[in-house]
Amino acid sequence: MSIAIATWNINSVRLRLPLVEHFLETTQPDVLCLQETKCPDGSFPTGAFHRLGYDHVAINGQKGYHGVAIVSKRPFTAVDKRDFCEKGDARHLAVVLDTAVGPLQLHDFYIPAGGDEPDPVINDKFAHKLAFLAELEAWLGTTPATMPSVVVGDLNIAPLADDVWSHKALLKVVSHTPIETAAFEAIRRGGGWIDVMRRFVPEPEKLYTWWSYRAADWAAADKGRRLDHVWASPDLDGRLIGVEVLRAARGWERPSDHVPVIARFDL
DNA sequence: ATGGTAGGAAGCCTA
Repeated sequence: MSIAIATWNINSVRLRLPLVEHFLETTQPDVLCLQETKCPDGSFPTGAFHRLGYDHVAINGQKGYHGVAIVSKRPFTAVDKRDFCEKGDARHLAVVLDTAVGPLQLHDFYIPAGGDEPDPVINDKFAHKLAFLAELEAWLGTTPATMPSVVVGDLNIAPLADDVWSHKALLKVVSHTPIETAAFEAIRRGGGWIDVMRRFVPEPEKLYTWWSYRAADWAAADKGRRLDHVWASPDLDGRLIGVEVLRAARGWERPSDHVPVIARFDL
């Protein structure tokens, strides 16, 4: 028995609902975790997901900004939302899924992007990003998870040199600064989390999930970053089947600037 | 070295 878990920053779930439907029809993941739904809970297109067989829908949305959602063919037994930094931002959602080997905790994150200036003294958004990471470290980065767990989402950090098109050019660019990448790896290692994407696509192969809208030809320039991630708790080490990055989705009509990542587990 | 695009909301913010 295998379970496929997908993550996708959709940049407005209502505007891109046809793309989401196409993705679900063609890829058929068991679970899809969305970020940047930009949709209040009352306006979330729950019915469209039900019609595609995703009967179980958990949402943590807000008006205009951020927003995360988890849609699933399999039932949840618990839903949790954590208000990081007590700002009222909709940036986290967790569910517990039933699997063949028992409950699996699944976290969906949308970590703050952090603005343009990588200095927390003059840039409140970067200070917020660092505070979010500190809170995340205290929560998920100190001891291994108490049940088999998966963390996915737009973590807005490209931690490794080959997670960006140019390590040197991006060292002072928010998402790849040493303070962010060090915090990211400290959290991951502290919790014993496996970087599932890099298990299957090790460095030095380049691996991206995001390409800026501000490029005349995103594919030709290929100046991508790996901002979207899949982590697994150490007890899932023997149950990792594979990972797919759906690069083609960046070329779809009116695309998100992020593409779906699908991870498969023997569960 | 700069500025480029996109979405939502409502006449700017975030990314």
